[in-house]
Amino acid sequence: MSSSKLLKGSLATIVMRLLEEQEKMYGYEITQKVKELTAGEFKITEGALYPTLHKLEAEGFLTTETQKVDNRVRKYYSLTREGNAEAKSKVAELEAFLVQLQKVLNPKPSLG
Amino acid sequence: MSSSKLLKGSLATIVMRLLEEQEKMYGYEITQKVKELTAGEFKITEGALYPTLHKLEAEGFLTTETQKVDNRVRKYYSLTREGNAEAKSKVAELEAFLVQLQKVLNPKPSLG
DNA sequence: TTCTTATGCATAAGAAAATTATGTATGTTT
DNA sequence: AAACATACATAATTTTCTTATGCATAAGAA
Repeated sequence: MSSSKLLKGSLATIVMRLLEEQEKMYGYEITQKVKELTAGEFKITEGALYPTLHKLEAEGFLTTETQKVDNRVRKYYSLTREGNAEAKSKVAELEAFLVQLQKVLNPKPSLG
Repeated sequence: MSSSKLLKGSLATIVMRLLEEQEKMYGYEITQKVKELTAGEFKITEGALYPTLHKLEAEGFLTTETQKVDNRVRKYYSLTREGNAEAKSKVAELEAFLVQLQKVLNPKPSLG
């Protein structure tokens, strides 16, 4: 992600969240989708994305199938059943984290 | 931070945000304040905090003064003038980041 | 009175997760 | 022909944590 070094550790969650929305996606497509959703603010680098995808696959959360389109190979990723559960879990964890973070960034002024 | 490995990269921002609210704080106090604000959800470890404080000081964003209280030394940190500007900048950057992150986590369903 | 917990600082080794650089290959646009 | 886009992948390095360790004082529990 180029938008600074923020949120290291959330890339896997982002990927799985996108795969909840869309049955199957390939790596390059993911980078473009994130770029599109954030109006160019997040730029996922391949050096971060591919190792993440490989790890999630190794953990059994994603499966792959390759397709050849216009003579170029695309490797499509989909959530497995466990991946689906993990996606919900990771997203919930991230959202809970964001709630707490807001409390630190915008603490309620003490009453009285 | 113990609440998982999320949000690496935001600790410096959190520290500076707290110092915007409170003139001067010492390390241990910062860990307790964050714990308090997040109802125990974030636990900042010393191994993360002290190097961060030292780095911010080296960069000229924080100054220190030590005080002895009950025979124990406290090292108080305060924002410098540049630190004040940097704090605003870092917080704004993090908040902008969170806005974009929300767009990825909760994309608006396509119309039509 | 001894052990544990709390307060308070600090550093070092290791792990996790990025960035940056590089490599291969094809297709499209200038 | 050169540049840019599509599409994958890996390696070296950097950043930023976690975990472990160390020192020291104070307070509370056993």
